[in-house]
Amino acid sequence: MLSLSTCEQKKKLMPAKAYHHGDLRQKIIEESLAWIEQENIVSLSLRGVAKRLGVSHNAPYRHFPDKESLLVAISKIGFSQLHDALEQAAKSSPNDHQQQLENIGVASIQYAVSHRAYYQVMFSDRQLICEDHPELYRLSQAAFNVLLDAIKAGQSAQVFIFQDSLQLARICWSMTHGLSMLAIDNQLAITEEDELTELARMATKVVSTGLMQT
Amino acid sequence: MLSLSTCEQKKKLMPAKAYHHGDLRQKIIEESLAWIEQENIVSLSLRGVAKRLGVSHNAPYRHFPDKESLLVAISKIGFSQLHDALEQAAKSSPNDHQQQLENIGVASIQYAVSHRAYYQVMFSDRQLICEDHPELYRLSQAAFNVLLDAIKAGQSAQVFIFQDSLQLARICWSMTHGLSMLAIDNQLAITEEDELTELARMATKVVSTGLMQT
DNA sequence: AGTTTATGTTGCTGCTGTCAACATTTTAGA
DNA sequence: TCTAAAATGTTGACAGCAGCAACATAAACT
Repeated sequence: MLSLSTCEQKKKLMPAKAYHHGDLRQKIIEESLAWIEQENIVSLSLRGVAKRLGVSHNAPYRHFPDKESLLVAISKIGFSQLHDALEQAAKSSPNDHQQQLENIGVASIQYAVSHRAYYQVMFSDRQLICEDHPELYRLSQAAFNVLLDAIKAGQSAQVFIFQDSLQLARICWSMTHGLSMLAIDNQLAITEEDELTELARMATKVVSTGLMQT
Repeated sequence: MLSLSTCEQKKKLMPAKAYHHGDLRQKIIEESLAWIEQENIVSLSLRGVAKRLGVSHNAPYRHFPDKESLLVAISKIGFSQLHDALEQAAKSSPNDHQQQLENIGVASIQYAVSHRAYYQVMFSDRQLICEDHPELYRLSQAAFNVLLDAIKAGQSAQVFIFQDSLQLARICWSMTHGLSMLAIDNQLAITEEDELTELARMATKVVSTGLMQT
């Protein structure tokens, strides 16, 4: 990409740009994600990323107060991306609530497997989504709310059953999340992307069918 | 309740009894699980466990060649327990396939939340279930097969839809796994155990309904 | 210009997993 | 029973890690 115009472009608009390195903060995020894809999230270390980027072992601390902050930053991006993907899916089939719900589910799973590193950070053993990180929590809620709204709309249209919409959304969220995690962890013995997409379609259809009014 | 020590009976007699300490191997497992419940799985360290048990920092290495082996041992116990819990649930309602499937799902979720530390190890970021640990893989498959068999039986009785039973089992497994993980990670904002059980019941009913023949 | 701020580096501490060498206790074979 | 072997535990070491402090330099601001 063209990163030559960093100095001119900066001025007073984007203070996120790095002065010495070429936007080190962004590079750290990218390299961390690459590390997770090539190795795994457990072995990710700030020092290793710094070494890969050719900077000193403490350079990352000028951009993230600690390792958790880096992971939170990645998670924020991830949930923002996931939110956009779900919003996009929610726009489809505006007249078919069941199809719309299935599209949201498939989109969620597809985001997870095509952004494995992001998703692994977002739902890592370090439980980042908690009161310690209110903005991250808000972003994850925003993504979840796309699903919740779709269910409420389907209920208003008398398509879905009239149980607590929040609980129903949690059920849908659970299925897509579980399927995503198992797929990422290679516990589904599925090799081809198409096969997984087919499973995602089948899975969302099963759940959406279970939500339909009789 | 469950046979914990039979897992590693590889030698002639009963080497489970410790000579110097009082069965240090078992104590290490217990203390690790206690650590995970009190702190978290990320901060778990062999040295910390050794210190808690009042032994030297290298004593655990006489029982586990490395940290991963300890986690694998815990996972094996966990999947064995999960298998037993699912078998127990599968015995219920032998004439009602839908109810049986729901009972298996609820049992799975209940195992997860009542054995959080085990479940977190079993499905930790370290992807232990792989070709590196064939016995663990076999045990996880055995638990999964309880669910798979219940679905096949329901299909034979013409209760469930006639799609690939393996895929349907994966869908059920995904939902319970996702719900379990979200519950353990406190992402469901559910305080009381009863409330979670009610959600588990609702969730399994939604999925089982989606599997019913029309 | 000169000062402040942003960024990067070096060096250190404490913790961790793991190896090697050694010590002690228990078991097993003569 | 006695002794060699095995099982178990300890001490010390090393490298990698997160994070802190002090210092260095480049950019920005006045």
